[in-house]
Amino acid sequence: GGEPREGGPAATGRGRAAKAAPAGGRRPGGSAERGGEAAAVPPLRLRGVLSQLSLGRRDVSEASGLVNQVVSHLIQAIRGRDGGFGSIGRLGAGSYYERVKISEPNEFDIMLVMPVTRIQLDECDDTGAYYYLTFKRNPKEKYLNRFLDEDGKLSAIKMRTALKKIIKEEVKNIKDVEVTVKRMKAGSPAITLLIKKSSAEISVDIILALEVQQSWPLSTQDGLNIERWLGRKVRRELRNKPIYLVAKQNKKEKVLTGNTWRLSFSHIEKAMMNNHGSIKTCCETDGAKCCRKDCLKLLKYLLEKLKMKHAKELEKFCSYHVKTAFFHSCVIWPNDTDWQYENLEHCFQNFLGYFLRCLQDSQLPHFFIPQYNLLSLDDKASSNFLSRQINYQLNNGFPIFQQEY
DNA sequence: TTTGGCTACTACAG
DNA sequence: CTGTAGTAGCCAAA
Repeated sequence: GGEPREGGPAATGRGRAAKAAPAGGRRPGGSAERGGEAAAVPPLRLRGVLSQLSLGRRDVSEASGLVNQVVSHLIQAIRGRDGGFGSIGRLGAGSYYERVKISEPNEFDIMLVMPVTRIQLDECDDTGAYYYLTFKRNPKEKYLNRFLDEDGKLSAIKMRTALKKIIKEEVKNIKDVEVTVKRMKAGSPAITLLIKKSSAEISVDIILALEVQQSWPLSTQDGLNIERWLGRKVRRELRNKPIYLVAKQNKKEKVLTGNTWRLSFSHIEKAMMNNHGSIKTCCETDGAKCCRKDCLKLLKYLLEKLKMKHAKELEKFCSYHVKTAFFHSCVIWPNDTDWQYENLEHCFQNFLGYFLRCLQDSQLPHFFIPQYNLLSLDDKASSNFLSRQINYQLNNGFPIFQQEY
């Protein structure tokens, strides 16, 4: 386990120098500090990288305009039809809405939320994340009857298929925007839309989620260990929020019915991300600024870059691994003073160090479901590979941040 | 009851 | 600093 360490490289002034000047062959193979001169350089570098990762205003404006137009249209249409999705609502999720999206606003996650009352969750394996859903009595929501399978289980496949059918028909009716529906990836909870933009494409993941206002299942009991970071009260408040279930197939299902649902904590993740300080005023205009989100963005970027370079070897890794490690790090280093804006380098190194230990131990517990390990031992080779790549980058001043692909 | 519009607020880019 | 997007809470119209 990591101890919070104080201090760090002598804090220099703000990294005002903006655009990352490529670190032209500085201290090859050197360690973090070497003399007073070297200590002054890294802050400028990571701040420079970060400034390149921030989303441009014009891009955001254009992208959000298109996405909102398309999503509003779809929700109207879905509600209007008698397809069983009458009371659907919208919830922005994922990195764009958590304000940690990097590089371009080209990926959006939208949850379409269906309120449901009184549902029974039955674990379908030992992860504690996947469930079969049945109704204790006839659902109050009669229209859900059409999505029950022969065992009386609520069928994720039937619901997702029905929703996709509506969406496929309806995207044709959206004026002035070119939208296509991607072929569904097996087992993925998302229906992916592609919106043609002037230059590039925006992908919008539409995720059907059931919202159930009932206590969280047993597997989450020891998760969300945020007491030392956000406090007991906040934990209790968060656990009073509803649970969400997304239509996600469990590949390890014993009898393949395809009708499994997976817990989703997107709403809680978003709440924590947007209220991430141990002190309430963290990052507010009159409060102290921290570098938590910056560290998260940097590791996301590092993984993205490495995945571009080693697609095959790193296919098992996704940004959720990074996000999960991030939340654990927030618990390990719970104080805002552990993440001072001026100490970005040091904080990022600590964060990376924790992530490396996870890889080495093949141990990254789901933040809300501790028994669910996101780094299976079967993927030990991948973990070792990623661990070596990150170590190399760490020891060489992150050359990959400067490389183009 | 549900909905959508209005307002006030925050985060963030520039 | 200003301007924009997202969000929550409130209220009135459908």
